[in-house]
Amino acid sequence: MTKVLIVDDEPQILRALRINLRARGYDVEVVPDGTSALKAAAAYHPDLIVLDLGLPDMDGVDVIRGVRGWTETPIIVLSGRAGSEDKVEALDAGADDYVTKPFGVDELLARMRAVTRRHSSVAEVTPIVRIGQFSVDIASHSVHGTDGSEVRLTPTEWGLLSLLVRNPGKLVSQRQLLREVWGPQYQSETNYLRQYMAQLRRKLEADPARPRQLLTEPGMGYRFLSQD
Amino acid sequence: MTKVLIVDDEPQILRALRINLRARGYDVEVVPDGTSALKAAAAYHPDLIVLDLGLPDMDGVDVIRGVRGWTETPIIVLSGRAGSEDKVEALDAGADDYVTKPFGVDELLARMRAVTRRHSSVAEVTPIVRIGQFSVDIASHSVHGTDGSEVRLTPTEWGLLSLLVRNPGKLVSQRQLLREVWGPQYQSETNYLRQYMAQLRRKLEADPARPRQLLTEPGMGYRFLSQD
DNA sequence: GCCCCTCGTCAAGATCGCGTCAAGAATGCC
DNA sequence: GGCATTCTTGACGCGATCTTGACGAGGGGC
Repeated sequence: MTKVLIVDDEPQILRALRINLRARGYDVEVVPDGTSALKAAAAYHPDLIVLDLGLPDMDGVDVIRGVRGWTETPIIVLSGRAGSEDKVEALDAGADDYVTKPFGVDELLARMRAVTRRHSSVAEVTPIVRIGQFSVDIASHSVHGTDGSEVRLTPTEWGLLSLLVRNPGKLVSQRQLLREVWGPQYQSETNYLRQYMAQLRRKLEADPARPRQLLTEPGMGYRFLSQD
Repeated sequence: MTKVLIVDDEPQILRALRINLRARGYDVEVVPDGTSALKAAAAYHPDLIVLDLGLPDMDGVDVIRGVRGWTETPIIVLSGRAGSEDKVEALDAGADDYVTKPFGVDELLARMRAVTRRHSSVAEVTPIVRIGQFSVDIASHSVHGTDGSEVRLTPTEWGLLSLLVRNPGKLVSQRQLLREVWGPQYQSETNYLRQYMAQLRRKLEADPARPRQLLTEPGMGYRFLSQD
């Protein structure tokens, strides 16, 4: 049974989530603030954490950092503000995905499934992933088509693709992509991302204009969706 | 032939080991202190290191750390002290096995066989590969043409080729090639790679200007592609 | 409904990395 | 000591890659 830790200070949200998730077969634990969230994460070892950024006692981003200090447990962030600044910050701190309030329970459930699937599949090395009709072999740094043809990627293209593929299902922020592929001083050169994501889609996606696996999350970042 | 580097400051032990190991068919190099051990490890690329912990110039454990910084070459530690404290420390630093002085040569030889077997069983699956019209025998260090002619490779050429061949289909980064063939301080001398890859292609590829098996991955490294 | 921001796309120029040639320095062999 | 082999180092042209700028389309906020 999947264990979920919910961190939120609004009683009605807690109540709604607890009922809905229990009905779906989740094992649910709820806490109202950051301090008890960190404690509960350590004591309860949840498989997934749903975290509201607006907590009474501490900044939600610091809760993420505290959890990430010792575990990779997936974290889905809830945010009341539609403004993207804090959400980007949360993703950079290590959150896996985010949902803006007000949200439909179905949406949250879908993201929970996506994120837990990603986490369980990471354990099994995932040396080869499929994009469209191509297989990407992370270990040997090569991409082959089903017909045996070979796709050549430049170093930058490869850096970008491998970062996304190593985090399947996770929304990776623009900042993190730029930081890890180009370096810390390039964190605002979003045009690089547009340029190279377009190149990757041209080389890998069946219909580059309508990407199915190399997805854009407007204002946030990019996401690789594994097909299965 | 297995190359062994022996690090010890006692002349009689050095002498005994050199004679015994040479008689058993090992290629033996000896050095008397930690500084020259690190140098020799980089220059000589032994298949195995036998290291006395009591050295005149530096702590033996630091020698282990120095070697482990850039290679997985197996290390067997010799120590006069039977106490387990330094033994644990040495193993933690990356030593593979441990022999307490005084020891029988037979015991050391047994441990050497065990350790090299464990280490080589990983890669020693492809003893003979074909490049163009030549067959490369990794085990016996020789290259023959289909017509029986023999191709001579220099030590450096051989080091480069064997590293690539032991990773068939995999991209080997420039840094790794430089580190394992020339040593850790050469990691940015990419012109060496250009030089020697050209020489290998001249000697082995049918059309050196259009290599089919010794491939360049621009900006990243080189790759050996086995033919079939 | 209008405006602004972000994304996808295209097209250039600048830069980098590779292959190649060549020559001096080190090393080992006779 | 002399010779041959091997290793090191430098330079150069060319092509691929990266960088940079500009423009239209679409979506969300006001």
